[in-house]
Amino acid sequence: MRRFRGEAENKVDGKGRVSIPAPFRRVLEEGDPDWSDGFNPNFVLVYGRRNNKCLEGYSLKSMNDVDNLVSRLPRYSKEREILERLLNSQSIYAQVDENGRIVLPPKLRQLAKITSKAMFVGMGEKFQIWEPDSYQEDMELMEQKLSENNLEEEIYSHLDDKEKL
Amino acid sequence: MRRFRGEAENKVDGKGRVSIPAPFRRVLEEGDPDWSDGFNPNFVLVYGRRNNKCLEGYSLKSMNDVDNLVSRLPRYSKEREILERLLNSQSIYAQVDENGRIVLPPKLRQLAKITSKAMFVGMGEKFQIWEPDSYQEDMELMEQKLSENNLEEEIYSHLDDKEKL
DNA sequence: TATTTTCCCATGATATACCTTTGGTTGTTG
DNA sequence: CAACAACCAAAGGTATATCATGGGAAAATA
Repeated sequence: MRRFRGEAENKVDGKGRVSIPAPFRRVLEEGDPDWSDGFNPNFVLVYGRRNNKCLEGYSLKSMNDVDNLVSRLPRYSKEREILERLLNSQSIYAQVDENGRIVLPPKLRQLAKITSKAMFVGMGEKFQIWEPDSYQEDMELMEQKLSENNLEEEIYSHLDDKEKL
Repeated sequence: MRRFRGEAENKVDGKGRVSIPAPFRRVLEEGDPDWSDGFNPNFVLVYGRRNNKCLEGYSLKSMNDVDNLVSRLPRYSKEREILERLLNSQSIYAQVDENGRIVLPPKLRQLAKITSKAMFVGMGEKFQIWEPDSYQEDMELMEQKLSENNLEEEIYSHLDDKEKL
């Protein structure tokens, strides 16, 4: 299964339209069970995460994976109700149009402070949409934290697989 | 599984096209599950590592191994989100063309300061792409550090496998 | 009717596919 | 053993397709 990779900064026009980066579209197509050549994939936009600083896009398949994890929690448990609220009420279906664009509703643009440009960021099984300056800030903050305590090696150590084999 | 071995310096033309050394192509073919004779392998280029001084190429299989390790971390955990950002946003899919070349996007060339030549360096499960002079510098610095403290023997001692047997 | 939203078409820039040339190595044949 | 043919890797050029983006008409909504 292909993953969301790379970054792309695209323009947002007066009508709120943005191009989804072409490589991301390929992933969305692959992740939509109903998609077939010549048609436009559906996907899910979540806007309640990361303190509303960015939006997150999921292919239908990967959103389904997340939903299934929630479904494993005990019905009516506090945790499940909260997660269901966060993931379901704070998300919408979106459809890519003929030209590979979507319309970002005004509400979502306001939340992420997106005006004339949007930064698309590949995160593997999902992607994020940021206001470009906020993204750069977030990235620099992360890199700073990693370098100042020499955490880079530590973070990669989570990938050490000796105990799992 | 074949590994990336050796060095090769190839020209980069105005469009950013470079030939992938033929032996490296054999490894990429072997590491692409969808590859079959007569077709061109896909692979992954990572540009966020080693302080952006070089690019790194992974076969789909070995990148997949890394991705799977990340997927074992709890979804939405801080560690996982950081790793996904580092590994996914700072990488792209690339495809070898009919003639055994790839195009290096301008952004990646700038990061690694690559202009007219590129040095390909085998690193086993991955390979690196350097601006030739930067590579020589990096290599000399490493060798110098090793020799001035007589660390060569020490570094090889890490390969001691007695505890594993 | 005024305003927003959806659909459709147009365009310039860029990236991809295709074809050609060059040089080196191998190996075949007279 | 020399000459030639066949092959393959690297590198260069041109044509075609795709992508991001802009604008306008039609449809829907208020």
